[in-house]
Amino acid sequence: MGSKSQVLLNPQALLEDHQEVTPNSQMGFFNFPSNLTFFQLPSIPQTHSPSPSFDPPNFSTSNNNTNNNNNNNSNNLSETLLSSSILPLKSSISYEIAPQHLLSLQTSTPNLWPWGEIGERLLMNGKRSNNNENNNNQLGVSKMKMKKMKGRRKVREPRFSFKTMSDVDVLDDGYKWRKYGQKVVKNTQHPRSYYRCTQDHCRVKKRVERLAEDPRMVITTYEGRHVHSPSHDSEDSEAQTHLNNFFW
DNA sequence: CGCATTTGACCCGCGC
DNA sequence: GCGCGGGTCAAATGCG
Repeated sequence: MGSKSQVLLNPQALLEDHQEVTPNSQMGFFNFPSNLTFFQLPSIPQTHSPSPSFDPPNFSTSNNNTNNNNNNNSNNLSETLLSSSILPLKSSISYEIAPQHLLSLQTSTPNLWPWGEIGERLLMNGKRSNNNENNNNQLGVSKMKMKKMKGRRKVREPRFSFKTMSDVDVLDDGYKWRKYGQKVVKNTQHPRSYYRCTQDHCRVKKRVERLAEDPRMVITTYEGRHVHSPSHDSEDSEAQTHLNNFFW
């Protein structure tokens, strides 16, 4: 633990062009304590934007392999687009993170998706085939899927992702996760792991993968909002409740 | 023994 | 229509 510091930022800035942020630099609302790298995000037509809500993680990055090669590869990073349903963002988030670990971050607001888990490709292509009502075609759907679909539509939870430099894949964010899948994605030698929050009725998911260009980097993507507080047994509980006061 | 992880199968949308 | 790629399921396996 040790060197945590609070990051206060307005995700709207994430929609702007790639920008390098140096330690302690300030830009409007922002006050970054560390090197952050933001990315040009794909513009996606917005059809539905409820109020954003998601839980930024509260990291106590366990291993402190914080070698000093923090920013010597920020050029490569700038070319990487992380997955996220990028939409206009209005709110600020604040959370606590070990600054030497956070290298980039993206956020998104929630939007409506058919339950069928439209892939990232839609998002990445900026195409939104949003025939909102007719995705309940239950033809040829297995029992498995039927159970999931149940005629309702899924609200695509807000997501955000960020990169950290770490040799552990799963950062300790205070929540308990159960792995439910692993997949080797194209053009990467490292598998992507899928985790779900173990808490009942909490449907937050998280994806962890290593950056192809730099395996030292871990890309973590959160989706959804926890309906409970972290199950951390640590002394962080006070800080966490205080940090849960976000500005939405 | 109970729970977590692994891993191949399956589903679904997209592009060709 | 088919193959591909990503996400999820669930039986099998591992582990404390």
